[in-house]
Amino acid sequence: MLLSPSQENYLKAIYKLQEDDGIATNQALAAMVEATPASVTNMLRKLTDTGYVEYEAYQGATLTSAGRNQAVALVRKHRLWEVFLVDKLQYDWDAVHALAEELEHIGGDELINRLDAFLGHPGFDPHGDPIPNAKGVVRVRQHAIAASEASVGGTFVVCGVKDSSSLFLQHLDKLNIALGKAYTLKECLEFDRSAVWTEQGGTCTNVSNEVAKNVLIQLTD
Amino acid sequence: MLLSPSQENYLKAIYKLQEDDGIATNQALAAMVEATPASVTNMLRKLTDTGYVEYEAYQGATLTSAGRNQAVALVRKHRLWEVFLVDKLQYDWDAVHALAEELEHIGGDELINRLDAFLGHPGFDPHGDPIPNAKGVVRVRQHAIAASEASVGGTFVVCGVKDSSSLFLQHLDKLNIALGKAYTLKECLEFDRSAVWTEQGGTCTNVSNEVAKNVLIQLTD
DNA sequence: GCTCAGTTTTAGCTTCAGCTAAAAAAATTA
DNA sequence: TAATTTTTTTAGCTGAAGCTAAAACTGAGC
Repeated sequence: MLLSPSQENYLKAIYKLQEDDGIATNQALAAMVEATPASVTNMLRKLTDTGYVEYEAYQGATLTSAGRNQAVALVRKHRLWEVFLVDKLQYDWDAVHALAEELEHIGGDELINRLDAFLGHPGFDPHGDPIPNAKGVVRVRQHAIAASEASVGGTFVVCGVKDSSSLFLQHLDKLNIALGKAYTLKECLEFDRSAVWTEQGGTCTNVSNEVAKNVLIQLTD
Repeated sequence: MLLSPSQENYLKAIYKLQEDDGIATNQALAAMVEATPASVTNMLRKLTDTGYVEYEAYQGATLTSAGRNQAVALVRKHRLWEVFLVDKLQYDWDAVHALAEELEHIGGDELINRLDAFLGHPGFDPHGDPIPNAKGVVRVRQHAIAASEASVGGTFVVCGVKDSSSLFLQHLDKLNIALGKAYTLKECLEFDRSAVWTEQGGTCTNVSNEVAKNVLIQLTD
C-alpha cells in the first residue's frame, strides 16, 4: 500500500510519541502534525484500514510492525537528507529540518540507499541522532545522558541534543557549544542551577539548567 | 503567490509546448500532465486568476512573464537534480527523470543555488540540455542539429538528445552512443536511410534514421 | 454557407485532507 | 458518587484536483 506524504507524517508522529511518551494520544498527534484532533481521528481510521496502525476509539494509536517499518524508514530518510544538507550543501544545523521534512517523502529505497552510500554510511545526523540502517535497525546511542545530570569535576563530550528547534540550536551556536566538543563541569551554581563548563583550552561557558537539560553528553573516563 | 506541485507541472508543460510547438492546446496539455482536457480547463482558469497564465476560452494558454519565470526555475531545478543523481549518486541517465520530477518541487532558491554550487555550476544536464542560471537565463545550445542532418564524410560530436525517454536512452546505451563522443558519418544507406558512424578508434555503429533524428550533434570542422 | 468531426467547456460528481461545532466518553475534582 | 472539565468522536462543510457525460464551439471539407 502506498502512503501519501500526509499519511507518512502521521506514522512518523505516532512513532515519535510512542518512543518518547509510550502512548500516542489524539491531542499530542494533532499538535505534532499541525491539525485538529478531529482530523486526526479521521486519519487514524484510514491508517487502521490500511494496516499500519492499531486504533480503538478513545484508546490512542499504536503502530503495527508494517507501520513501524515505514516510520523508521522515514526517520532514516530524514536524517540522511539532513547529513547531505549540512555536509554537502553547507547548511547550518539549525536550518535543515524543514527541508528534510520535504525531501523524506521523495523516492524509495533505491534513492536513499544511494544517498547513504554517497554520504559514506553516516551513523549520526547533524544533531547527533542515530541514523537507522537499510534494514531498519536503529543503533542506540550508548551512555548518553543529559548534561544536567553530570557531576562537578566530571569530563564529557557533547554528543547530541534533545531539542532540535532552530531557536535552541542557534542558542548553542552563540554559546559556542557543538557536537564533539569536550568539557569539564567546573561548578554548579546553587542559585539558578546554572553550570560552568570549561573547554580544554580553558575557555569558560556559563550554561543554564534549561540548556543543560537539552544537551546530551557522554562521560569520558 | 505559492504554487502547488500540480500547478507547477502545468506551468512547465505550457512552457515546453510553447517552446516546441509555439502553442499550448488544451489537449496537448492534458496529455503532458496526464489529466483530462476538462481538468486542464479548470486549472488554466486558476492559473489565470493567479496571474501566471493568459488564457481565453478555446484559444489555448500562454505564460505571463511571471509564469515563464516559474517555469524556467523549475527546468533549472529539474536539470540540476538530474546532474546530482547521475554525477553523485551514479544513476544511469535513463533513470533520473521521474526522481527529478519529484525533487524539483522541493524547497526554494536557497536550496537550488546551494545545489548548483555543490555541483560546480554545471552548464548541461545528463541529456545535454542546458541548465538555466540563477537569473533564469537559458544558454542556447550553439550549432546543434539533428544527426540525421549531417552529410557523408562529416565529423561531429554528440551533444544531446531530443527524446529523453528511458526506452530511447537505453537504446543509445546499447549502441554505445554517449554524450561527448566523436564520430565520422561514413555512409548513408539509401534503402532505409540508416547511417554508418565510425568512432576515432575505427568502431562502426549502424544508426537508424529514427535514432539519428533524435540525437543532437555539433559538427567539428 | 452548411455539415460534421474534433476540441473545449460546462455541470455535476468523487476523493483526500483538512476544518468547525456539537455530542459523547473519559478523567478529574469536589 | 456527582459534577465538571477535558478529550475524543461525530456530523456536516470546504477546497484542491481530478473525473465523466453532455453541451457548445471551431474549423475543414463539400
